[in-house]
Amino acid sequence: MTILQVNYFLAAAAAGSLTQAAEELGISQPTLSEQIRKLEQSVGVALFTRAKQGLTLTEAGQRFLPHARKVARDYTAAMDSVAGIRDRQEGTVAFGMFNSGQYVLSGLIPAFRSLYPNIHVRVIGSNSAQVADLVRAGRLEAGVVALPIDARGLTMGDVLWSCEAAYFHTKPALTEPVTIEGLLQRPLVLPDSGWAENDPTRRQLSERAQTIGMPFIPDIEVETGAAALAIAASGTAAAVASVPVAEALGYTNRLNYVSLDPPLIETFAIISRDPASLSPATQSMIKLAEEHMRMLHRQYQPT
Amino acid sequence: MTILQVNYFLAAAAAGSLTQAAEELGISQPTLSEQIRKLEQSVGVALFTRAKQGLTLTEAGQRFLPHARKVARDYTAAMDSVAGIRDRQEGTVAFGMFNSGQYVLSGLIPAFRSLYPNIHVRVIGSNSAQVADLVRAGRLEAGVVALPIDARGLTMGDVLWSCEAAYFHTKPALTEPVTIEGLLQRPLVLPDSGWAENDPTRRQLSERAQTIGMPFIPDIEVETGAAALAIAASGTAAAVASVPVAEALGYTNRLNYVSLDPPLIETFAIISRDPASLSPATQSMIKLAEEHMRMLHRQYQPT
DNA sequence: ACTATTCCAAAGCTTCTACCTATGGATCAA
DNA sequence: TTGATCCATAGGTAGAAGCTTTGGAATAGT
Repeated sequence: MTILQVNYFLAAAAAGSLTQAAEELGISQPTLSEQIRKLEQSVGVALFTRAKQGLTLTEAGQRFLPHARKVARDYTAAMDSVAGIRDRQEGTVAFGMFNSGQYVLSGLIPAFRSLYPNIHVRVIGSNSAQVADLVRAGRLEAGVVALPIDARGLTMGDVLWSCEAAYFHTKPALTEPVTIEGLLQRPLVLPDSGWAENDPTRRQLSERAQTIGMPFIPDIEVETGAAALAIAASGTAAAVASVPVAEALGYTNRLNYVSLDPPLIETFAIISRDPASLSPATQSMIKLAEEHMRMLHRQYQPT
Repeated sequence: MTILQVNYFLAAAAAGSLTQAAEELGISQPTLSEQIRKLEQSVGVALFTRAKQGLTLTEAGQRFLPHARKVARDYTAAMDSVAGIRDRQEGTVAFGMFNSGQYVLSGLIPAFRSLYPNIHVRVIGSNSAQVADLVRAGRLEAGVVALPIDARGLTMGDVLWSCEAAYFHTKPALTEPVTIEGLLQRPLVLPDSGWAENDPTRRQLSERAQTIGMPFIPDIEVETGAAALAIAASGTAAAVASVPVAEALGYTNRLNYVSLDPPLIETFAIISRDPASLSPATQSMIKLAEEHMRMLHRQYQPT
C-alpha cells in the first residue's frame, strides 16, 4: 500500500467510476484499475463493488475511506511542513563570523533580513579558528574566516576580499613601515586571547618572528580587536589590527598607523561543509556574504 | 515520497545511523541511503546532516519528523481499520433467503453467530426471485434461492439440497398422489403473492397446468408459506408447500398431505455475485449455508 | 602513531512495479 | 441491433527499489 494507491482510492471513491477517476488523475484506466486491485490485495479485502452502474464502496471501503483521507491529508501536511524552509520563508540560519567581521560586514545581516524577513539569523563566533571548528563539528553550516586556516573537512570558497593589517600606535614620530624587529621592540597588544596560536594573523606574525629567531609573545592579549585598539589608544601598547576594522570603530582618526614591512595582508574566505547539504537559507546567506565581500574589495582596493 | 520512505526516515532518525537503521529494517545500507536521499529530493530540502558521528536531523528534518510519525500512524490505522472485516471479527453480512428457508435453515443463523459473534447478520428476502434481483442489483452479496431462477449475472452454486412439495389438505379420503387436474379441481392457496409468476414453485405448477391447457390461477394468494398452511388447516383451501417447511411449522401433524403426481421437487442452491468480490463474512456464511444444506440433504433424503 | 572498525556514498546489476496501448466482454440507452 | 460506456486482461517499456561490492573518511583501540 502506497500513498499513490491511497490517492487513487480516494479519487475512485469520489468519482464513482474508474474510467472517470483515471481521467481526472491523468492516468489510464487500466493503470488505475490495477493499482486499486493492488491496494485491495494489500489490505486483504475488497474496497469496491464493481457493478454495472459503477463503483460502490464495500463496507470495508466505507471504513477505509476516512482513514485514507487522513493519510492523504497528513501526507500533504508533511510536505508542506518543510516548504517554508525550502522556499526560504522561514527557518534559521546559523552563520559563523570572526569577531572583527561583525564590524566590517555589519551591512550583511540587515541586508539578509530585508531579503528574508522571517528567517531567524544567528551569528556565531569570536575567532576564525573557532568558526572553523564549529563548522567541522556540524554546529554551524558556514561562516566567514580569515586565512590561513586548517581546512580539513571543510569546503573553502574563493578569497573574495583581503585587507591590510596595520600597526596602530601613539608615537607621532613613527611614519615608516615597521618591520618585525621594530614590532617586537615595543609593547604589543593583540586580540583573540582565547585562541592564541590558532589565530591566523597571529600565526603570520609568529612566522615572521621565527625567521629572525625571536620568540613571539605579545605583552597583552585581549579578546576583541576593539579592546586591543582601545588599549592602543591609551598609549599602553601598540596594536596590530585590520585597517577596515579600525576604521569601522573610528580609530583611524584617533590613532596613528603604519603598514608593516613587508605588508601584513589578511585574507578572508567563506568556509562551509559540503555545499550540497547546506540549507537553502544558508546558501542564500553565503551568496549574500560573497556579494558583500566583493563590494568591500572594490571599496578598499580600488586598483 | 512514499510511505516506505517515510518509514525509512523514521527508522533512520530513531537509530541515528543509516547502517544501523538499515539492519533493523532488514535492508542494505546503500538501499536505505538512496531512499533517504530520494525523500529529501522530493521534499526539496536535506533532512539529515551526515556527519562523522552519525546522522543528525536538520531543522527541516526536525519539522518533518512529527508529520512523518503522523503519516506512519495513520497508515497503520488505515490498515487496521479493515482488519476486523478481513479477519471476520466484525462487519455485516447481508444474506438473502427465500421466505420458507428461514424455517428450514433456522439453525444457520445461530450457528453463524456462534462462530462469528461480532458480525452483524441481516437476512433479507421473502422470495427467491426477489433474492436473485437483490443480488443482481448489488444490494445483497449472496443468498439461498429455490430453482429454477433467472441466473443472468449471477454465480450459481451446486444444488445441495432438494425436497418435495406436497399437497396439504383436510380431506381424510385423499391418500393418493394428486395430479395437476386434481389440484385444479379444488380451492388452492399459495404463498408468495407478491411475486406471483416469478416464484419457482408456482412456475412449475403453472407449466404443468399449461401442458393440459388449463389456466393456473390460485384461489387464494398469501405472502408466506406459514399463512398458506394456516389457511389450509382451516379447511378453506388446500396448500402446496414444502414438506420440511410444513414440518418445521408443525403442520405435518395437523394436516394430511400427499405427494403430487408427478412429484413436485423443489431444489435449492446458493447464488452470489462474482465469488472473488465477496466479503470474508459472506464467504463464511455461504460455506456454512452449504454445510447446513448438505446436512438437510442427509436428513430428508437418506438414500 | 598505526591499525582496525565503523559509517556513508558510489557503481553496477537484477527484479519488480507503475505505466502505457490495444483489446475484449458486458451492460445500458437509443 | 447499434453505439456508448465501463471494467478487466494481455503484453510490453521504463523507472524504481533492491542487492553486492568497493571506496574514502573518521573514530576508536592498542
